[in-house]
Amino acid sequence: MMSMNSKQPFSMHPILHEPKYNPLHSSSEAIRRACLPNPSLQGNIFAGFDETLLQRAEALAAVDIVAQKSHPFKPDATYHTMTTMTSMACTPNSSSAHLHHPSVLTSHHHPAHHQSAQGLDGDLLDHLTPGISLGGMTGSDVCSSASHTHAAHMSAINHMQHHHHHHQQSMNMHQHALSHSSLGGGGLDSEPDPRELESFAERFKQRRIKLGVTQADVGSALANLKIPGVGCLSQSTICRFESLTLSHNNMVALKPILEAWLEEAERAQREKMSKPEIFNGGDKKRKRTSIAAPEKRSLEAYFAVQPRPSSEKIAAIAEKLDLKKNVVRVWFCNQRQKQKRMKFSATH
DNA sequence: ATGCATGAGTA
DNA sequence: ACTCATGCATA
Repeated sequence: MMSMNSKQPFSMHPILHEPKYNPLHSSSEAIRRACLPNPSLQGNIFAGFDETLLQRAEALAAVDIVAQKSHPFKPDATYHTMTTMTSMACTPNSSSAHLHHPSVLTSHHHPAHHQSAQGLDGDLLDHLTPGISLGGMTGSDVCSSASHTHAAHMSAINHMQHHHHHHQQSMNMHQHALSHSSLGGGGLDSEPDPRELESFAERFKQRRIKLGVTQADVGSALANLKIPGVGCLSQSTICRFESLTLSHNNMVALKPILEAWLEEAERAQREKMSKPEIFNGGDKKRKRTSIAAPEKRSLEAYFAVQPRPSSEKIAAIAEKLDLKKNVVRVWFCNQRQKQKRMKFSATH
């Protein structure tokens, strides 16, 4: 149980920048940025209406709460149960791959589009409602069984690794990167065509299920493909890929990888499908902060008014809602990311 | 399937 | 301090 630390000897590629994708879809970044360089406006607005806006937003949220349902308690709080300093490593199942790689796909932007965030009344609570289209779209999914039944499916891709992990407190490893696709005439990559991605995602899911492999299995199996710069991925990511709830860029980057896995898995299945292996182990957990519904509504109201609150603003909100500032900050970041996800973005 | 969080790379 | 890709934990 030494430390097989995270950073792998992998991160050495100078600077690959190749960020352009078809402007088929747009993102709100352009607008977002256009608004950034105008802090004075924000400042003035808040200087004069700060309280008003906050109160209005809160009042709205409050009304909404009553209208909907009442929560007897507020589970809230940030209970961090990371008692031990031994945190976890990569995935509970595989430890081998944590490649590190400067995200090549993190650069690029497309112009246009944005979300409407003005109507405090209906709009706000409306467009922020999660889970509807996401959860509903999958009529015949198999994700529910994503975390148990592995032994069975594993046979297909029998090289799945397990491991053990131990880490230092906040040591966390993430692997970023993956290759992106280039276009423009090269002929090596795929085109950032939303329709293509959409159909691929669906076919992928179907074939994956046919193989009897869970999303989690796919994630860990990716490391076995030995694709430079590609390690394992989590069930979350596979799930998001299948449901198109990733950024367009991310989808484009992941597609070739998952495609490669699919072929390999199907090949392996044909070749040999008789390998019973079982095992598995899991260990410690980490607690997740849970923001109570009332607070969440307030945050949504604030978000509608100002998606990018200043640090001070965040602090104020955090205090009013009795949440840690960092929690509020992260909430806003995640909220912004949500709006950029393929499914909800301008492309559709 | 999705909420809250981390971390690298940037601006 | 933010974005973006990802992940753990959880509903």
